[in-house]
Amino acid sequence: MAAMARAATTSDAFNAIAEPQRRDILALLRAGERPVSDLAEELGMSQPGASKHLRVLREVGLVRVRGAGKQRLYGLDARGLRPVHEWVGGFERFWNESFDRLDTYVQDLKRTRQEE
Amino acid sequence: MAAMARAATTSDAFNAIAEPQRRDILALLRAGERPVSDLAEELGMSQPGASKHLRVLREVGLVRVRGAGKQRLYGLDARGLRPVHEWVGGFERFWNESFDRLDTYVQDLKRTRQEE
DNA sequence: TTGCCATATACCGATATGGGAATATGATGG
DNA sequence: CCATCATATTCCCATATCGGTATATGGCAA
Repeated sequence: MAAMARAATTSDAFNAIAEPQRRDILALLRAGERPVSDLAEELGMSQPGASKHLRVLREVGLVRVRGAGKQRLYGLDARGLRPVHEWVGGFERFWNESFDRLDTYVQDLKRTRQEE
Repeated sequence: MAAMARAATTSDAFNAIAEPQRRDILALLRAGERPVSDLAEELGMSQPGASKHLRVLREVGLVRVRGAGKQRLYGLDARGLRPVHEWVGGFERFWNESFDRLDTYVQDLKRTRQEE
């Protein structure tokens, strides 16, 4: 056993939403449950493509499935996004702060130049 | 030119924070600027490892660098996290709602069983 | 059962990634 | 200029990931 390389991924919400298409799927599902082919068509992806992304989302618990006739309806289960929201929220005061700093920095620059 | 495979990544904040170690770096930087080796040691990663993750973070604009003597101080620039927070926030009402649904679902189940 | 529709899997190719080790680049002090 | 400390880059390996195509599986209807 040697290198192991690349840490495990696609196993948590952070990774699941790193994929733009998966974000699109989640966004669409806010409107309600949808069968796979519907999602595929609406998002312009192949049926297998949709299925695969849905699998990832299911494995991390962001969607649930339910059989309905020969279709399978996928529905949103957004609870897994809460920890993400909280983690990112932990930086809220910093992105405002960063703005301020940049602002004063830029203003300082301007002032300095005018004074020259 | 044929397949293209795998969409571009490590080019936006969503991907940058998909890596646990990079999240750790960002979290640490909330306490203030830090030189590379400091981060590496504190987080138990190699110096090249730290440098590489910092590069990604720099490329997506989540950190800024500043030379200080022979060191390079990395500082947080959290502004890029704002869109992420907003995107995830767009699901806030759904993760509460999901809870409710599950709740009523579970209660329905219980009731049904009792009635049998 | 047989066929048909909807979805899931398997397989493949191209490439992105993360980690380790070695090395290059940069800045500083003497 | 030289030696040294701090950091960045390069190479290499193993593997994860995405997309496409082909195929398997599941459910339903006649």
